[in-house]
Order: sequence, then C-alpha cells, then structure tokens
Amino acid sequence: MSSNADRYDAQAIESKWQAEWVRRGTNTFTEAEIRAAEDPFYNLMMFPYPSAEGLHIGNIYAFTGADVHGRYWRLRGKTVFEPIGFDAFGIHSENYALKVQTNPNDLIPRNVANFTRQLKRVGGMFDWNHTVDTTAPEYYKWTQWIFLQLYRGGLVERRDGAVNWCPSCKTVLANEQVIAGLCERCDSVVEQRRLPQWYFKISQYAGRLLDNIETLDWSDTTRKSQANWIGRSDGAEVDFAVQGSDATVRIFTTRPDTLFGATYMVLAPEHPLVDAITTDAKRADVERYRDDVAKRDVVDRKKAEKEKSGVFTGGYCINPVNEARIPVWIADYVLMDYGTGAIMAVPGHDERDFEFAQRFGLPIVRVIAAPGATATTPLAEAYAGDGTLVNSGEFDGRSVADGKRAIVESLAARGVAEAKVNYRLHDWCVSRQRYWGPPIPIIYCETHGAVPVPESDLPVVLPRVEDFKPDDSGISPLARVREWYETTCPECGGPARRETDVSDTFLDSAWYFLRYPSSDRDDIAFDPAITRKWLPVHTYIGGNEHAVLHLMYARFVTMALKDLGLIDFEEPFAKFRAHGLIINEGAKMSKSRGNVIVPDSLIEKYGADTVRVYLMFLGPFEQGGDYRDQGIVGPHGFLTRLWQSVLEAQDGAPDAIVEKKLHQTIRQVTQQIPDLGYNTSIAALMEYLNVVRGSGRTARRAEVEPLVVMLAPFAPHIAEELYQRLGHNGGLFDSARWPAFDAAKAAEDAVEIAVQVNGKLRARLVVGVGASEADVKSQAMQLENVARHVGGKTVRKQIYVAGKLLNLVVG
RNA sequence: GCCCGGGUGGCGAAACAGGUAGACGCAAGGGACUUAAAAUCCCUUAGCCCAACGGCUGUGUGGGUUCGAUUCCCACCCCGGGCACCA
Repeated sequence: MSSNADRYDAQAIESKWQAEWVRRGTNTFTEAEIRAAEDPFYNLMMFPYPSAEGLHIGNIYAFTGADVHGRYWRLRGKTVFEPIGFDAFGIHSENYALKVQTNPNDLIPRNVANFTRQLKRVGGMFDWNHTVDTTAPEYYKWTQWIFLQLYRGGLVERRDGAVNWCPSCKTVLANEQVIAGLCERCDSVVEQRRLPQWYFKISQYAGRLLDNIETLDWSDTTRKSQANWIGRSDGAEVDFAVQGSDATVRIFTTRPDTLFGATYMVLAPEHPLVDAITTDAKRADVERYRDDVAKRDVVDRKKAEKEKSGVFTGGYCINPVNEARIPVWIADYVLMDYGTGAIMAVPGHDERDFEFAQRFGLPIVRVIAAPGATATTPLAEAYAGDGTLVNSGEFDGRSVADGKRAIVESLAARGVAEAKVNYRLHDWCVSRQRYWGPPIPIIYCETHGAVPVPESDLPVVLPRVEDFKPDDSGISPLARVREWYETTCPECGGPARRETDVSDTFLDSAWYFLRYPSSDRDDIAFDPAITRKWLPVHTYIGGNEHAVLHLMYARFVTMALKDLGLIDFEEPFAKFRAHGLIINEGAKMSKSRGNVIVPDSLIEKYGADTVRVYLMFLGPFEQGGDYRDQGIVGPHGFLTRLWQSVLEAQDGAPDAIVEKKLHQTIRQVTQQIPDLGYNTSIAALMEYLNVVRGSGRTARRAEVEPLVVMLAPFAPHIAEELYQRLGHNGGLFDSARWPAFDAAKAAEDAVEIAVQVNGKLRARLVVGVGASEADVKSQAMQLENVARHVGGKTVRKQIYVAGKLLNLVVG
C-alpha cells in the first residue's frame, strides 16, 4: 500500500525539477562553456511569434518534439545547445496591437513574459542565457548590420517597382506573401502600386540555392517546395525582327523545338515595344485594352480560369526559322515580370496559346507528331507531349529534345538566339511601410543620395510612437515623426533624412540562428570562433508553413555572408524536419470553431510530462496527429504505473525474459528517436513496462532504471525524480548515460515460424533459432492442420525464410 | 491543372528490406476488489460462419507482377496541404 507521499504528484515533481535545473544550471551555458563545448550539437527549433493568446498546443507539440531530440542527444553524450527566442516584430504583432489599441512597445513584453512562463512550464531544455528577442535594440542592431553587410556586398538595391500592396495591412508584400492574389495575413485582395523599395538580390543566387538542395538532409517535401519555388526552366531566348523596323522582340521559350509552329506573338501589355509596334489604325484599341488591364487587379489577371483576352497591335514580326510573317498581339496572360515579357505563341502545342488562338481565330499548326500521328493529323487540343518534329523544314524527323538543341544551335550561329535559364524566384523586397520593425539603416542626403548608416551609429533605434497606425499614403508611420527622421548626412554632415521604412520580419528570422550562440557578445553579431564551433545547425525542426520563405531567406543570407567572408559555410541547416499539425477530434483548430486546446489547463490537470508523452504518442511526429481528450489518460496511466513500479522495485538480478525485452527495447528506441519516430518509441517503452509488470511481479531496479533514462527525453521531470529515488544524486540529465544495447542479450533463442500452404497461413510453429529448413519442414508436415491442407498432394515448391516462414506450394 | 502528403478495426495508429496485418493506446463488453462509486487489476474485442476444431473475407477501387502484396507496377477515386496563365 503506497502512502500519500509516494503518490505520483506531477505538479510537485515538475516545479521541483524545474527549479533544480535552474539551480544547477543544467540547461544553460556560460560563454566559457559555449566556447569550450566538446562534441557540440546545435538543436534548433523555429522561434515563436509571441501572440497575445499565448502558446497553443501546436507550439507545444513542435517544441516538445524538438526538445525530445535535444535531450536524447544530450543523454548520448553530446553537448546540446537548445535555444529559444521570440520573433516579435512584424505585421502580425502590429495588427494585433492596433486591434486592441495598445502600443506594441507595451504589448510585446507582456506577451514575451507570458510565453516565457509557459515555455518553462512545459519543461523544454532551453538555454535561457542565450535567448533573442528580435524587437530588442541589442538584437536589431545586428539585423541592421546584416542589411549593411549585404549592401556593402552589392546585394541590396533601391528601385522603383510594381509592388504588391495590401490595402488592408497598408503595406507592401513580397511576392511570397501573396497567396493566389490575396494577402497571406488578412486575405485582402492585393493591388499593384509603383513605389521605391529596397530589394535583396536573391535571384542572383537562384542557381546556387537550387543546386545546393541536393546536399541537404531535409525531407523530400521541403526540398521539393524549395525547388518549385525557385522554379528553374531551361529554354532559349530568340529574337524576332519587327517588320518594317530595326527593332527586335526578344522572347523566352522552353520549347524552341516548336518555333515552326509559332503563328503569332504576344507581348505583355506593359511591354516597352508595344507603342513602337502598334499601327496607327490599332492605336486606339491597344490604348483601351491597356487601360482595361491596368484597372483590373492582379488577382483577376492571374486567374487561369478566366477567358483569354487580348488585342491585335496591327504589327508583325518575322519568325527567324522560316521568315514567316506573324501578327503581334498584346494580352494579359503574358506577364511582364517573367522571362522577357514576350512570347512566341505556338497554339498547336501550348494549352494557353491554343485557347487564345481559338478565341481569336488564329492559325494552329502541328509541328510535333506523337507516335501514331502525322504532320496532317488535326489537333483537337494543344499537344504538349513528346514526339517527332514535323512541318519544321530541315528539322523534320528529330525528337523534341534533339530539335530543341538543333534549332537553338542553328539560330545561335546567326546571332538571333541563345540558350537561357529562367527562374521564377524574384528579388526579395524588404521594405515595409509600417512601424513595428527595425528601421532600415539608410540616410538620404541631397548631395550624396542614399547613404548607409555607419556601423558605429547602430542601432538606429525605433522611436516610441503613439500614432503608429499606417495610412494608405504608402508612407511609413515613421515619416510622421520629424524629430526622428531629421538627421545629418554621415558623409557631409549636411541636412538629411532617415529612411522611414522598416525591414521585413523575415529578415529578423533569416539570421537569428547565428546570434543565439554569440548572444553573450554585444560588440559583434556573431563571434567567429563560436560560430565555427556550433554552426551549421545540426538539426532544425519547424513548421512546414516556413518550408519556402523563411528557409529560403535564411539560406540566402547565409550564402551571402559566406561570400562576404564573414562565415565559412553556406548552408545554415544541415538537417531540417517539419513537424505535422495537431488537429482536434478530426477537425482543424481555430478560434472561430471554438475548438482550440488550451495547454495550460491540460498541464494543470495531468502535468507537463503527461502532455508531452501524449502529444508525442499521437502519431508520427512529421505527420501530426489527432488530439482526442479521452486519449490522454493512456499516457498518464503509463507514467503512474511506471512510478509505482520504480518505487516498489527491488534489488536483484533481472529476469531473463525481461532482460531480453529490455535490450530489444533499447535497440528500437535508440534507433528510432533520432529519426523522430516518437510514437513507436513510446509504444515500445509501454510494451516493455507491460513485460516488467507482467503477472503482477515486482520489478527489479536493473529492469526499470534503463527505462527511466529512455523515457527521460519525453518525460524529463518524472524521470529525474525517479532517477533520484533510485539512489542517484547527480541528476539524470547531468550524469546519466543512455543505456547500452547488448545484441547477445537481445537475441531470441526460439522463433515462431509461419507455416503457409499455397500462401495461406495454416499454422505457427515454434522452433529453436538454429533449426534447419529440413527440420522445420518435417515438423511442419506433422502439424495436423498443415497435413490436412497438403492433403497428400506433392509439394511442388517450398519457400523458406529463415526464422520467419515456410510456404509449401502444392499442386 | 501541376507538385507533395495521406486513405489499414468503433477511434488514434503499428508493420525493419515483398514474408504471421492490426503492436501500443483509447473506447466498448465481461469479471475481481468495494456497502457503493471512483481508482486499480484481470480477460475479451477486424467482420462473417461454426458447439468446437477450424474456415472464409479483409489494408480506398480495379487490374498486374509474385509461392506470397498494406508494401512493387499500371489505371482510377477520395481527403489534407502547397503552387497556379511562369511561356
């Protein structure tokens, strides 16, 4: 009978060990320890945006999964650095601040404090000595410094551009933040405006960002998303002479093999040559069409389903392959910001061109014949597949691939074409006409133009502004703070004005992993020796929603810093894994549905350890899981039974069967945890405890102690407590070793053989491990059920898989 | 339309490398303990047929390869996510 004091009291144990870890400095490093660390392992997780609602179950799921990983490697002997911080700048925070009419300077620290409390309560192995808050001047000083480094490297440019403008957020959005024409934050229809903006020239790195993907230990999904986003297409640029003029129109195509099928051309309505090509007779039509398009918003324009529209310019170009005269149209299905803003239209082999040609009665010519088709087989729809060139003069009979090469070669020899690779990746617009971000460190001087703020003047502190509401002037709220933006030119001392835009939040998070280990230093962004020791990050765990943007930007900044000689690696995250999503009773969680799980009350009821184990047990970590209220009692019961078994455990040799199971469990768990196989690891630990407790026997210490250690990554508090009660005073995470696996002890001496007749299971047979095939067969034939199904017929064939199965094929 | 995930008991899920489908957990049913309940412990639990031995069916659908397919191949359906007139 257990006394009251011996009941599993999660709350008491958890607060005891959280305090104890702080007292012992278990989870935190000093700067000296960071520098001296042996076998370092940088375990990174995506830092949260500290919302007013506090941590949600999805955050806890993600952090716990990453924490399990870190704790495991620590027990395996690595020095694990596991930092956490706050991504607290940005539109998200600012919009919320506007909504509740509180200054973000007051709001964010409260949220950060609340998050910190919750994060501590969950029992993460976080190094609170090395945290970052992107809104702290000590941090964004270095964000501004990064901007200046890229500027110095020629990777930053201010230019006028058509930018995506969100009328609701009242700011410019990067292309990546526009989802199907809508603002990713507020779903408003995005408009286009022309404004001067700061750009990072990420597109210069497109090829490298793409090529490096192969070298990364990232999940396929994430790698594919990155590759798709970069969007490489191999093709050619070809010059078409404008009839009756010296001008040429340069087009981009991925199908130079279909040049003979080009029956017209299309320019984007904004294309600079439109005016020159348009004839007087058509000028009015063209003007009208361009006005129409300009009025239409981007959503409309980018909608694929929309019926094609366009207008004939009256002008013609000459197809360089056959001197054919083809009409030039303008249409909004051709976009100015991709390729050259002009295409040759091959309706026979491009779906969009086909649709357009049908609508406007333009000729459709077949130049590719699929097997079974000939040059004269009519086209009922565009044929984009493989085949042989036809109606293509001297190139007839070539394959698509061969034709591409040959035609480009032949045109290149005449100087009217060149092979060309295009990427969809656009330059990164980092300007935001908002308040809540790091001011871009640039000063405008009447004589010197845009001048970077000298590094010694950093940070450019974001002033506290009470009226931080953006308006639709397209100018940042900081432009209303005269005493802030009025300054002097760093070059000449003359009157000057600060840049009043702030930078994109994604810049804050594009380098934070460099800051963590060096956050003791206030004189440098990242210490070279520390950075060499700890980076690249060993494992990075985070959400799939950042598979494209955040990861791409972080890779770009890292690559750029390497090229600037500031670091010596160019990929920041050696291994990245995305966790899945938690849903609730089969439904997505959302405030509007009212089914958001509140972690605080769960932790209060069952303790953090139970919540951690349950979350990790729900399903495969990379796939997410379905949270069900009822389910949590399972893991809670498991911890309670473990508690009991350990407390009543006796000395003495472990039972042989239990010991065998123990080593099998060690093998499985040791293998699976690094691959994030948490649900099956926990199942294995449960199974092992069931064996230990089998038929009501009392556990031996030697049986349960390794279990306690293996459970520690999942349930660190109860594990510490039990480890102490088993007689160790050094602290589990400070002194315990991961249990060693002994193959000899895990080996089975008998195996169960499945006996099949004609592939159907008819019996199971237990034999010694070394049993021979003949032995197994003769024993099997004696089994009544087997004999009956063989039924005296001859065994035509037998398949024997040692230790697994015997299949007798009878005829 | 394209690119990823995924589809297995009442539910969440397991199944290494083509070899005994359903581990582990929840729920449900039965039992023990209890005055009773809670808690705890034990047993049963894919469906159908059978008194039992045992048999048949079964991993989204339809084909195929194989002695043997949740696993490999082909075609398709459904769910979730991402991209989407990118030439």
